Amino acid sequence: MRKNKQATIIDVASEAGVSIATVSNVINRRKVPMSPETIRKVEEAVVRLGYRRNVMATNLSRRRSNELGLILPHFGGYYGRFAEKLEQKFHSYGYHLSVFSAAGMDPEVEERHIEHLLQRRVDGLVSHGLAISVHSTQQLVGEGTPLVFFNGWGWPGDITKVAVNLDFAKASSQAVQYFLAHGCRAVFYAGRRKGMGANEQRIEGFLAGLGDRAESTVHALLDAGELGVAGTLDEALRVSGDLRPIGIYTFNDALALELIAECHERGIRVPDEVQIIGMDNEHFAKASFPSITSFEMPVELQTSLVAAFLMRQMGEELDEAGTLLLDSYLAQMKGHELLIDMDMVVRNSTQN
Amino acid sequence: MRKNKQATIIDVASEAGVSIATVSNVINRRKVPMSPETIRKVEEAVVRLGYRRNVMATNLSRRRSNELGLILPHFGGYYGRFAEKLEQKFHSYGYHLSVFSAAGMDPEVEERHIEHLLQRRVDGLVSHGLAISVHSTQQLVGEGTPLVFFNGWGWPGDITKVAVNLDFAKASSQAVQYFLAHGCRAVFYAGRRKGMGANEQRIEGFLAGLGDRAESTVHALLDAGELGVAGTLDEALRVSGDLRPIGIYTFNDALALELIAECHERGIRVPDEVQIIGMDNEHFAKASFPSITSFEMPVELQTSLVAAFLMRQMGEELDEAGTLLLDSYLAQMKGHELLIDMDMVVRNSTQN
DNA sequence: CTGTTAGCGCTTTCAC
DNA sequence: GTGAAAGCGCTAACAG
Repeated sequence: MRKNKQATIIDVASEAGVSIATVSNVINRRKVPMSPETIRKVEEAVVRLGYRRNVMATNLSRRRSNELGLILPHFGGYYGRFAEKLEQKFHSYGYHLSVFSAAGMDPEVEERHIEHLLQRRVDGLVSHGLAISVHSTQQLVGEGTPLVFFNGWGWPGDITKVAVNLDFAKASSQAVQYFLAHGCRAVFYAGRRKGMGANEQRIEGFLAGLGDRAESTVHALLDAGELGVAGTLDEALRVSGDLRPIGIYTFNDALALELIAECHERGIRVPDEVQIIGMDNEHFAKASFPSITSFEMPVELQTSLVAAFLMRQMGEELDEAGTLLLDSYLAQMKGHELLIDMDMVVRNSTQN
Repeated sequence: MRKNKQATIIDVASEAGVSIATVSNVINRRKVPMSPETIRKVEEAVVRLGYRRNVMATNLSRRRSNELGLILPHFGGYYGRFAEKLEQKFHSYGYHLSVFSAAGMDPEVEERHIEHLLQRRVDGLVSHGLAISVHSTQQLVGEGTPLVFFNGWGWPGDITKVAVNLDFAKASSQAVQYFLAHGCRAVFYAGRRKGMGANEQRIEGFLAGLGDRAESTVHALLDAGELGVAGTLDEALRVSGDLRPIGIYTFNDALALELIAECHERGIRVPDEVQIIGMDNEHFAKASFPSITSFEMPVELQTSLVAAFLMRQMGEELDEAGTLLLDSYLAQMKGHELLIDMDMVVRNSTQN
């Protein structure tokens, strides 16, 4: 072992009195037959020298990076949890995960990340449906990089194999129906246009939830981004006249919290006059006053599915749990989109 | 270019009609003189072939991974933002960042991550002060891996070069003094023992903030982890008798929010009867009702400092901004700990 | 200015 | 069972 440097496989080989090929064999627990004696000698040498295999050399030699990439809109809230879970899943499949933030969808930043990932020769990629451009996607797919989206809608099937999406539409339907079933005489959706795909899904579901009561029920779609929180509440109150209570379904818990604060400010009682349902089930949803009825993000399930799909696309052997999971969900795919149900968590911002 | 494979430097060389050394030279913009003609030929070949340098080979050859590691308690809130910013900073220095979550300080998980980072031959590491064990730290330092902590207190100087810490103690002092200056007749700190180092800093500052009024002012340290939110409020109310208003300084905004909800529940007015100051300035602090007075986390500054310190420790040339930053802060280090001031954001959970 | 060549540390045939 | 040797793709002296 050269001074002051990490021991290499060569050092281990000479220390153990065997060839480097043999060392490699025992380290990788290859299926080739080896005498227990040799194994012992090598393992001892490894410990004695504090040998640690060099991942760069291994990967270069194997011609695969054993690395996967994840591109997120940012690292906050749900996305952070998503990254954390996914990292764990991939690790259990033997892969390293590199996470990037698209930094507010800046196309230049995104471009840079893709290039970087390609240079690292990532074996696969998962991206939020809105975090990368069509151009980048085509490039990736063209290079043959396995890719799975999560929360991506409207990707043409020819460039996308699979998107694992939360079923915001269904959740939204459920929210409306909950309002209707609990006395709301007017219902609203307070969205954020910048939510884009996710926003559209919610609108679609909101409308679907009204169903044949759409005609007879006062309702409206509000853009909180444009109107502001106060403006959104104003508008909902104006449109509903003296119909009470009203139900407001919001893009996410953050907006729900702001609306509730606005109600407090004006002395409007929640949920007596205004009922509110949020989305994301953030930590504060439970702790605010009143606590916020919301939808839980099934991060565990979603990351499991994302991982399983990517592994399959990469031709990796799935463990039993993964196979079962995949099989059970493969059935309910709509085209290349897979939808995951979300559970509503009823709290005190709605009547119950 | 071999079929179906990424072009290599050899392909580019033959395409451009030069040697691979020359290609390497122009790609790396080395300082060796090269004819413009050669450069052009190579660059054209690169484009034509869609050549992309293989990071694994580059790093193996250079004997450095160009990769840095970050170990966090988890990916939520402040930590997520921290990771995102730090990634950007390091990227601008030409380094890749791999982020890991210690997953609730599980020593086994931590061990695994360290081992993994070492196998990847990371050029340096930054870790939250509580996310890695003394043992791991010694190991890393022993191997000669540059290491900088953030929010780490009480690390012996011989194994730690530098810790870039938020000055929770000073902020806590400030919180108490604010309470005292705004009519509070009893003050409390509601902490979380599991916050450990960060918790101790707050306690220290809280006490210091009382100063010579400690004797004459009713105060107490409460452990919300043990008492629960309701219990914490009970205790504060009990201890303060009919002194009003009281001030409660909380470990973080999440706890502040819970306390506020508890007050609402009981019809206790905030801030008239109970004033509250949180910590972290989470998004919801602004949106809750009443909005929460809190301390802003200077993530931008902290990550800049962390990056600058690590770069210096790695013998990397700092840019001008980095040098200036370092110089200005080097002066105010206490031993190997550097303290960053935090700004209080006054909102409606306190009198003003 | 450009090319030759010896590695970087490990994997993987293919003989022995 | 074990080892010799040919790479993996690139960098960095060192010649020329």
